[in-house]
Amino acid sequence: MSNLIQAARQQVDQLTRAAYDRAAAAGVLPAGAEVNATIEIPKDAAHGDYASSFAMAGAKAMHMAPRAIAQAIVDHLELEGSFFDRVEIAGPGFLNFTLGPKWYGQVIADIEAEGAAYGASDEGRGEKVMVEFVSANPTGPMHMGNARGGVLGDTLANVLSRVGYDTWKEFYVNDAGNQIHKFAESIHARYMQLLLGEDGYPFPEKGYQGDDIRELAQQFYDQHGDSFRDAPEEEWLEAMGQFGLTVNIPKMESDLKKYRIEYDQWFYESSLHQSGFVAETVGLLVDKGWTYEKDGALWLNTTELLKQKFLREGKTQEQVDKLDLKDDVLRRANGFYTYFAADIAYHRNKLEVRGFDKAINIWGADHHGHVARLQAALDGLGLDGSHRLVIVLMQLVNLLQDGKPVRMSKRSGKAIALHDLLDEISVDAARYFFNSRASTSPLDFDLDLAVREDSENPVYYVQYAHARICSLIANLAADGHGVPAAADADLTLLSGETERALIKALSQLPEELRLAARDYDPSRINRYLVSLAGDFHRFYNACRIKGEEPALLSARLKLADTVRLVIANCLALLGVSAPEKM
RNA sequence: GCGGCUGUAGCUCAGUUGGAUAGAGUGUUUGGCUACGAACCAAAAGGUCGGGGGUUCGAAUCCCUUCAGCCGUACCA
Repeated sequence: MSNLIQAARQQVDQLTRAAYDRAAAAGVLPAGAEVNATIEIPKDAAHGDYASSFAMAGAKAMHMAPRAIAQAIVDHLELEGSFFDRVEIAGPGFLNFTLGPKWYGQVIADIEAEGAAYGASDEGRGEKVMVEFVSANPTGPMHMGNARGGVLGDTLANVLSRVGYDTWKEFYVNDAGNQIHKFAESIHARYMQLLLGEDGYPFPEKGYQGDDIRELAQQFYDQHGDSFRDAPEEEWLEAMGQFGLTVNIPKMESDLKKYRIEYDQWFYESSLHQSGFVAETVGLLVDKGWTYEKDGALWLNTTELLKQKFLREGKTQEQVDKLDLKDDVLRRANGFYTYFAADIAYHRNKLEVRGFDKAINIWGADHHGHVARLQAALDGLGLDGSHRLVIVLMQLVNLLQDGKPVRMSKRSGKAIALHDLLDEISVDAARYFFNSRASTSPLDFDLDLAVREDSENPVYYVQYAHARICSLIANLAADGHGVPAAADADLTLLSGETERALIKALSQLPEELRLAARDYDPSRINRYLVSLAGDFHRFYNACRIKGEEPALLSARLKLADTVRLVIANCLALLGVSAPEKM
């Protein structure tokens, strides 16, 4: 599990400190100064590969000019045996370190040794985390927001696994509550309209308008004929709701599978109600004194829970008092538990019953008002929801048509369904596209554009690099040149500008994965891939391989093959294919 | 009101721990295949980092303030 970016960074720190100690011992610099130097990777390659701010940071403590300190450090540096070739003083006093061939060769050897696992680390220390994502209502087809959330959750889970978390993927099926009631009513109305004509039966005002409801009604009719024409309400509610779910849930499963998403578990909300777990959880909150009754309903004192949470998190009393906080109903006057109550129970199940260290949820940003409340409720249960429940808020997908916004609404039936999307563009293109922006940025999606500009999707730029390398390897193999082992190639020959830039890009992967996991931002991998592919294309253009001297040919071929491996590795994390031909 | 997200090149977006001359793609202009894949590469042009103040050696980045856009603020989920 190598991370040569970090290793080199640490070496800069050690070399600098050792040099300071020697300079202090020689009386050139004042001894005992506490220096908190930062070590940067300069944007401009002319500034070396690593830059230490040691001299600037130490100026105050040592009462010396930064450049004089820098000179003393350089005079006492011992680079022998290190990754570095040379050090220069620049600008206000930066110490610019330049990497030597030893480091570049090591990068390629390390990647060869780690193979498909390259980029792995023990950052997660085996912590057990659940990523819950999509969890779309089973009352209708999945839309573009689910398409985005799907890739985000799936890819994030892949990344977390790679950096050492014990990861679990879950879909929460909202098969209970009000919307199922509405769902059944909508199917029923369409069913009655089949029997009595469009005008013969009223459609509920807040019913689901989509054509999929008509199809469900038709299928129900095909199975049951008109036998439900005069059935009592409770009977058709149950029958039609169940019917709709048994059709829709497997459909979601197969749509997601086609989108290359498979879950460890589909967890049913109804199971929490049936087992009495929701009631039990609400009971715990009652016992802990967090609830009260008003107007026949049972309320959670969310206001107080939130205030305590915010004060713990460092907000001042004044700031907290200014907030417009409200309590939540847990059990309605009609005796039914709210979605909020079920959600608290579900997350208690994750954290307490199933023992996940962390629950990570991908939510649409329109649910952000719910985040702190759920965390606070779990705090109230003693489950430390403020830290153990992580909500990744995903900004919504703006649906455009000819560059103009289209309102997305499930009830109006105007949303584009995920399965329709996949009829139009490849899974590769869709998965790459929906992972191309950080979750905090809204994403514009224009289907006309997505279809038309298929070949302009950056995913092809990346896949092209991969295919190009595969083709190159096949071509050279036909000439009798196999890809050598790192130990059998003279990698010091890879000293050109584009070669070194490419190797540095390769070395960056473990760091990218670490940051993607830390920030819950897998879209970093997309950007990394485009940048890596760009470095490869530049190298390929600048350096010939076929026809070069055998030693150079071998070294460059090894480099190209290493790039192939890393690209395939990253595309796998994204769930995108790595084609050998295009 | 209160709260969340966003604001960087014509457009779409990066920008790690506060670092040096703010980057990439796309679009525009101009070059590069008798070549290992031109779905590629090179070059030019393009900026008040929404505005104002503060912190410091140094701010797109941190703090305060202000403006604009989207979203939330249910006995819905």
